[in-house]
Amino acid sequence: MVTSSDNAISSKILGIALSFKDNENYYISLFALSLIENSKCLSLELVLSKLRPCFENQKIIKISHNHKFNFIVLCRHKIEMGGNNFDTMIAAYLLNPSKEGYELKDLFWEYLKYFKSEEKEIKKNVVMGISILDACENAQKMLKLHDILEEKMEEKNLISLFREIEMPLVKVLAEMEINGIKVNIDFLKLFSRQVDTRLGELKNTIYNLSGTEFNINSPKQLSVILFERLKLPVIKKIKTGYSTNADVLNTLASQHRVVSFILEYRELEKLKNTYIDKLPFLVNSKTKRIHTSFHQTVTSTGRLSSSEPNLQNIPIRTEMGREIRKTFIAKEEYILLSADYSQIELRILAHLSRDESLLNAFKNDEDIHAHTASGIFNLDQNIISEQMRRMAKVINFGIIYGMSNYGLAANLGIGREEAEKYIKNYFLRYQGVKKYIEREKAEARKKGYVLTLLNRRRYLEGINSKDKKIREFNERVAINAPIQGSAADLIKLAMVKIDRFFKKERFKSRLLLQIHDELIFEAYQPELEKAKSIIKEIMENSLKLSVPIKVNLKTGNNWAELN
DNA sequence: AGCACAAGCCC
DNA sequence: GTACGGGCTTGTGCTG
Repeated sequence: MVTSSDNAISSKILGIALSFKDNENYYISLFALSLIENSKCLSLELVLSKLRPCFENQKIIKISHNHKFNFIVLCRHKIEMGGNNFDTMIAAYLLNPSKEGYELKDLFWEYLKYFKSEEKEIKKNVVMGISILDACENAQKMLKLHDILEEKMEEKNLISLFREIEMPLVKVLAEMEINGIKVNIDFLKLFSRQVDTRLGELKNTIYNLSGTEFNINSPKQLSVILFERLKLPVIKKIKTGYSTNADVLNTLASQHRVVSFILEYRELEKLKNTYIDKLPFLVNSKTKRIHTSFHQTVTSTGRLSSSEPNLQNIPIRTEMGREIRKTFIAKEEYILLSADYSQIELRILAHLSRDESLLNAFKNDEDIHAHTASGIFNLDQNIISEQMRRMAKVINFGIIYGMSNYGLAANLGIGREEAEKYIKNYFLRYQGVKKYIEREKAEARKKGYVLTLLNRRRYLEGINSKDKKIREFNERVAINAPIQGSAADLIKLAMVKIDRFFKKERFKSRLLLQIHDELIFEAYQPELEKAKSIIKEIMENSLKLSVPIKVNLKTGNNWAELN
């Protein structure tokens, strides 16, 4: 969301927009729908009302550097922005998604070669107020930038990804942010007190067992206690000394009673500071809901990210963590509905690699981890133990991430030779995957980039680096980016289509969250059955893969019930 | 105040 | 000598 506080942002904003006629096309450059506090000459309402016909006109191309922001502001003023939109930030992102940021002044520099000294002026003007002359100049730069970005996207076959997915998605994300999700604050407050009590107990226990008081939150002080005072063995060294992370503590747990209390303390501190005590402050007092921000130009793979708060990392792994999910609820007459892709990245791997064994496993709807286990342990699938299946699961994920035998050994707590053997067996079973990995790496070396199913690009500057560490990192990315990125393509496309369906049917049900391979809706009870079937249908069929795509649906009155 | 770092939450 | 892809937020401890 644009603002987490209740300050009426509208009163601080002036919109300045200029339109041009050019070869039968109308352009409107929304350059300064941003903060201009000092200006006294115009009111936002007046400007917007004059511009309403432009915003709504389908023929006019609306160019701006942050369309999501514009959608949100215009939504407050009950103005619908029609199609034919061009977001320069998103265009620049598609051209190279690995950049640190996409500030307009940097794009002016990169694509228009305006001198940096001029860019300072632009920034100053936006903050201090903007003259008509400056606005004209900036609007012209925007038009020029638009032309160049569009041309470059054409060269790289990015137009359909841009027009059919990323631009329509902007409005979907804006509406998700505006929707927000309802929370039960009383529940959190109660929970906070319980956690506090337990944390107090743990603190005392830890001090007693250590024989001294210290700041448990300080890894530095903790490592003095563990490795000097208690003389526990060092498991792992880090830049600044000895590691005290959860892996290390789990290894040390059998050696001293204090360790497991520290682990529990850490878990509760994390939950309390990051979620339990934080979420109440992020509830909007008008809507009584939490409005996250979704970012469309952050990740280098095409995924979304979420912040303030991040609603893509709400705990699920531990029992205590899952409690936090109970705080997210549906409003009256509605129910939460989740739709998650089953093993989507492995299915995409099957599709991209065309590996016969992997394809068949999915076509036959087999338990994929058990299937892999039967390959790496050379055993019949129906005698695979839970332990073997767990190990196979680590390998299945490891392959997607480009894991080495060293990493696998560390993760499974086994020897290098054993890990090596499993990997060898894996590629014996899945020979097509082996070839696929080599194909992607070769492609990256030759072209300097890799592609997803829908042509999303990821450049790999270091793929031919002399530095082994850099080169190998780039190779892992070359394997992972097409898989992770294609999954992102798929769910984004599904989101756009689902939104279109909801609009067409005038549904009251709303999309609230996206968590990479999962969508969470607030479904209007009378629409539930229809929503469920259409969501499943769209998600499973937006892209045609050579394996079936499977989506699981769940409903509940709170998020914890969606598991 | 701003930074790097370690840590830990998610897919 | 060797660390698995992609994110965000927290607290500590140092520097300015």
